[in-house]
Amino acid sequence: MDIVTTTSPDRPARRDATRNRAALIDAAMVELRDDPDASLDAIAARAGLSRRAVYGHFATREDLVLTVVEAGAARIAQGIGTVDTDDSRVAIATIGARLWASVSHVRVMADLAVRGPYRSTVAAALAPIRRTLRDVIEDGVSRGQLRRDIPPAVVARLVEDAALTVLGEATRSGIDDDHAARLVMLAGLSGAGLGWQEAGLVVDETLRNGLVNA
Amino acid sequence: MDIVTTTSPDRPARRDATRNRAALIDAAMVELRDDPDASLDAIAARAGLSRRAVYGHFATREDLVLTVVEAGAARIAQGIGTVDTDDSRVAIATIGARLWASVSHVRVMADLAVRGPYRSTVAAALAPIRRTLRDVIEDGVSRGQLRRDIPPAVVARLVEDAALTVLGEATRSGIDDDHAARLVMLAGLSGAGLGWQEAGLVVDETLRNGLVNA
DNA sequence: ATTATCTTGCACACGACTGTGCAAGATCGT
DNA sequence: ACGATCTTGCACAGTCGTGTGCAAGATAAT
Repeated sequence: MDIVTTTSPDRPARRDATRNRAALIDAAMVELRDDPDASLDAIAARAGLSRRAVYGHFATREDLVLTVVEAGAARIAQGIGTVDTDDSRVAIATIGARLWASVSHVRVMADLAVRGPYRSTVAAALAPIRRTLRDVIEDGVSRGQLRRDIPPAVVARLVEDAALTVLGEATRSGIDDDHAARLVMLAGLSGAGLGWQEAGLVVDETLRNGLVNA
Repeated sequence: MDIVTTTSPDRPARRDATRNRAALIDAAMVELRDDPDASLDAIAARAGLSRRAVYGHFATREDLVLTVVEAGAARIAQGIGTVDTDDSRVAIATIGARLWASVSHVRVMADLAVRGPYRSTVAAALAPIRRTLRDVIEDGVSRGQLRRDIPPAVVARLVEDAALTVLGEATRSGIDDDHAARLVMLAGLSGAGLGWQEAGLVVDETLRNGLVNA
């Protein structure tokens, strides 16, 4: 009946317990993506557990969602890592490609960020990632590589949303990974103000340099 | 206690009744934009009425929401009207500018389209508008005016989402109408694959031709 | 001023969800 | 095989939302 803490239990947790905990977080991701107000019943059922068992791992429903959000943000941030280039356009393309590698996590966060009582929580968790993107863009503007007609903050949003839109379309249509990653890169660069031909060149260069899998 | 029908009451409705009905729809728009699951209590309160009074105008909560959705879609479609030009880029810019004129309605619909049990309903109501945009884009692609690197259907989504993103940012920051309309046009054209300089030229041309207020 | 038309306030039934207690059963660790 | 650790199932309290009935009050129309 004790809550299995995520940090350091007094005594090591049982193996099935940790497995079930992970299954719950996983199930919550899937379920919350469809419906941010999904019931604990639905989440527990998907994890193959009873609703009652959830309270053995998380104090409240909010506690579970918070865990999902933080885990998701962490995995996205880790998936992006650091981008080592002077060309902000290449950086944007690289981030886009790496984003595709974390699609499932990204989409959950994106949906949760829009609505529900967790908007602010999710926004806070995503703040570091957004800061990275914004830094890249501001840098690109000051170097004359990116558009000057729209404020950098708004450009950051445009890049973000364009990538998310394509992320959604790509998962929906089920195209292959290479094609999807390319689409995400192209969309992000469009938001950044590049014409589609130029964006294509940047994507090619990015792929050639092997920065994506750094 | 009878429900005031929107089409043709047996006998004309009382003046305050129709006013209250409009107030309810208005309040629902505002409230649903913040929270698609807003309670009838919250909506009625904003309209200056009691929850019980709502049932004098709408049979169920769903009936009210449906009315809001259809009214919103109709006003947006009417706001866009028809665009008379052979240049699909100018057409996109024009639509963007006119979209700004219907911001409040557009944003409600956009938020409702994302989540909640009304996704499909809203999608159906918006279908004609989306078809217009898609036709413009497919036409533009076949004339060599628009990008060929991304499927037209996805491009349509990109244009739509870019415009909505800027619509949100513009309302949030409260800039003036001319500036906002320009941003919306630029964002839409970016999604369509234009570079930001070229997009600027198209916007200037569109404004010069006076197509926006046709 | 009188009638028909709303609106209100309260009552209630109903459903969906959260969070908790407890006993019995299943599973793991050793 | 034994004890500690999960999990289950059920019962229950509490909250919040919808939809309805009804009597009393407010407002508009003529």
